[in-house]
Amino acid sequence: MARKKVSLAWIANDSTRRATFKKRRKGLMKKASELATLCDVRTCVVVYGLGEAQGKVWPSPAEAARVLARFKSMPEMEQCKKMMNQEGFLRQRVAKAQEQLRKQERENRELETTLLMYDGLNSVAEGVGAVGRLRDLAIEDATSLAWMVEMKAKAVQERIDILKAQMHHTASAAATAAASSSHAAAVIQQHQGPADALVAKDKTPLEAAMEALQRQNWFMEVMNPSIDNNVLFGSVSAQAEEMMLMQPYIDTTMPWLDPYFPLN
Amino acid sequence: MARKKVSLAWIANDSTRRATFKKRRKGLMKKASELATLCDVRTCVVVYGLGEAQGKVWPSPAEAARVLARFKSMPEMEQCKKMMNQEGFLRQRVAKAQEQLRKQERENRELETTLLMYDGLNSVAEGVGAVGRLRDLAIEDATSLAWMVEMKAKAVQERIDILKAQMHHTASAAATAAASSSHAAAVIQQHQGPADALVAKDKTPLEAAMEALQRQNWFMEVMNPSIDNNVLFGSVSAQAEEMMLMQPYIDTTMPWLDPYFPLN
DNA sequence: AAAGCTATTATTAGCTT
DNA sequence: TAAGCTAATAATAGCTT
Repeated sequence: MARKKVSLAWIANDSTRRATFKKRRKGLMKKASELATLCDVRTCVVVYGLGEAQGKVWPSPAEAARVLARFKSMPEMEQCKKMMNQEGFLRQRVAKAQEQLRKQERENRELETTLLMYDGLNSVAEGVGAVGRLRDLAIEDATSLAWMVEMKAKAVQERIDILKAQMHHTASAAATAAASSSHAAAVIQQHQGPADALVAKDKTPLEAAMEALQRQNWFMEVMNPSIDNNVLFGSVSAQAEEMMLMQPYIDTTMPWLDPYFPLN
Repeated sequence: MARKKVSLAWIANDSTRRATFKKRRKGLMKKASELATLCDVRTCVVVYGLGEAQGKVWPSPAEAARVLARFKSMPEMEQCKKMMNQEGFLRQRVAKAQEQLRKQERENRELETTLLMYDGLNSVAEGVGAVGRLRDLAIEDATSLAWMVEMKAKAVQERIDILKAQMHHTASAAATAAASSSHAAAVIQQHQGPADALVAKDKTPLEAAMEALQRQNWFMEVMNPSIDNNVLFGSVSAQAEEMMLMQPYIDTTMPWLDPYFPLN
């Protein structure tokens, strides 16, 4: 654990292995000692090493024997439940590494998708056909993008609903209520007039949201989804599976991801 | 080992102790596993914990029993030699801490003395009576200062001797030889003329060195004494002992530390 | 209680002496 | 070979969830 990340495998070099052995056995014994002191538990450690005729034991051979005897007196099944052997450790290690990998991949995916969304929004803002930019996307990226935009749109819609409800419940002027309700509400009101304009029926919620997003960056503050997206983000190999996964997103909710859907 | 340095004592708080126990037992087992993998040695660890009816063992109860049996088959004396118990650990720990303390105290002493020396030199340079400044020194500080100045003076004298020998062995001009012999030599030559002037018999080597030091700071580069000074720097309690320790420094080598010795 | 996070402390790999 | 030194990695104490 120093100067270089050590790979957990047998150390081939003789003197290096000897040095590591001495250092680490000492460290192990110290850890056992600390555990016993801090938690007042019965512990023993025995290490036989590198051609030594006899091992080193902690805290004493007699205590170790007592501890061991106590353990051996348990039924075999009970022993196995708590037993942690080399294989168990490796399995645990692999599982943990895989979990970390999944986590990282998910995060990367999310960041990439965010970038995609910004790019798409810029296209619209610059008058460039969004279809042209989006056409080159891999199907997985498109799916992720669709998912993310939908989530953002949903968040915006929810905010709008809350805002509407608040305005209807307030007897005084709508503008005053909206301005004082929250930061996000204030921003919307400032740039787009009364919130009712956002939900006019000639625009879908998504379209309204996209327009709003084009003008500002405050939407990242609106929400932090943290929804489990294992299925959506898992890599897909077969075309059939792709279509099945895509189905609910393309056909029912997001027609604008269809290349033939008229965006402009 | 985090957020706060933990004191190695039994943890009174129940939930804290339980949490620490679980974390540290896991860590201990991992260390044992790594030791076995890295060095291919036979090892076993058993920990009984916190009201659990049975302990956790690594790598397996059977192996642990074998390892333990092997250990118990040794003669008692041999076992004890390699045995590391709680007391042994604590002794080791205390010894190490004391060693570090001694080291640190020595270093502090050296730094303080260096400051004293600078101060004394400045007094001389400013025309203030050095005796006035030095009179307030504790006897221990005076001793340290005397020792340090003597060491520095010796270093300077040795350099001068080397330089002299080189000059005498060179047939060409002494100045040329001195200038090319070393950095320190070059500095001396530049500021004081031919090195012979330094050892003129009307100045003691110490006086000559002090004068040189007053003009420059290069002397720290001359040498790194690293001489064992346990005796000199140890705190002294009895007056008689003090005098005995001081004797060789005040009476034979360093008359200038005597308050009645005429420095100016 | 258990699992997860990170600011800190502890351990140690590769060197140097 | 062994002992000591750092720059790095690993473990984990005190929190939060």
